Amino acid sequence: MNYSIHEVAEKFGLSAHTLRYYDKEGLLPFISRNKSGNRTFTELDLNWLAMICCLKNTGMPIKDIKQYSAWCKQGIETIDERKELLQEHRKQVVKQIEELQKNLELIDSKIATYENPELARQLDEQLERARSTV
Amino acid sequence: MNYSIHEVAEKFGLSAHTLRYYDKEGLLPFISRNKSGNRTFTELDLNWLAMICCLKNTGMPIKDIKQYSAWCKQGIETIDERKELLQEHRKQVVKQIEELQKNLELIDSKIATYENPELARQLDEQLERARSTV
DNA sequence: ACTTGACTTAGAGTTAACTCGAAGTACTAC
DNA sequence: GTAGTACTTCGAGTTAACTCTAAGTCAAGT
Repeated sequence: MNYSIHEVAEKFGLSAHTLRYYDKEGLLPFISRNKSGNRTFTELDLNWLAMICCLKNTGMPIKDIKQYSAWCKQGIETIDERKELLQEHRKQVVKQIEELQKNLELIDSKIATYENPELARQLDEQLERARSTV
Repeated sequence: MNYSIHEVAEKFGLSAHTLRYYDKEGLLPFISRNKSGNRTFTELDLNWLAMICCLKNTGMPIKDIKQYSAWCKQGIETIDERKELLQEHRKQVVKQIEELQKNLELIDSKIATYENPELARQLDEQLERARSTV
């Protein structure tokens, strides 16, 4: 069972434009074409694309994903490079999660002040006072 | 104790260019100037900037942060709007964290295959075979 | 045969968020 | 008073990641 570019776009919440862009940028080096020259995606290609989207959604730049794709295409002699790239990226993702959690706390504390109208009013006044005394 | 734009930039890991850009975009509506016309940041301004950076680093677009800033400047009559904006944004942040954690699992499983050379070799071969049979 | 619709390419245009450069002003040290 | 440094504004330039347009191909349906 193969999929057209629009079916895949639908499945992944991307546009066909974006998929062609990824292909052009070298992120989809495995995608085959049918006799008309149209891209056809296999189940295996969907797995591949899922990995690409995972990297993209965790903030890896297109050019790094391209490097990763190139290494995969090259074969088993690049497994060390791929492993190192993913391990480095993993650290970045863990850091992102930690920072988001820290920022979430700040957002929550701000919402808490808004839940307490008296407190919020005081904070606003404090800002106001700070302004007028500079 | 007041701070110059470069001191603040240093503190926050931003450039003075970026801070001026934020000011121009309306993200720093409270910043005062000294008699020379230079921006001076108070401790209170640093708290404000920390909140702005928090929103920015959790993916809120500049234009939304600008709206939030405008509401803060307007005063206590906009507390409901601010609260709603932050609550909505909070949901987005929680979603981001969840997605990152899900993606982290996929990255970890991929790294795991690379830790196991035999498995990695098989996966590479599988891709290869898929290619040659289309 | 001809229309329709889905695909193709190359390349131009868009958007957000900076990032920089030029020209000017103001305080500071000699 | 003038050289140097740190700031100012305005507006142009950059970058990443799309997003779209135009012109064309191909296969199916009537």
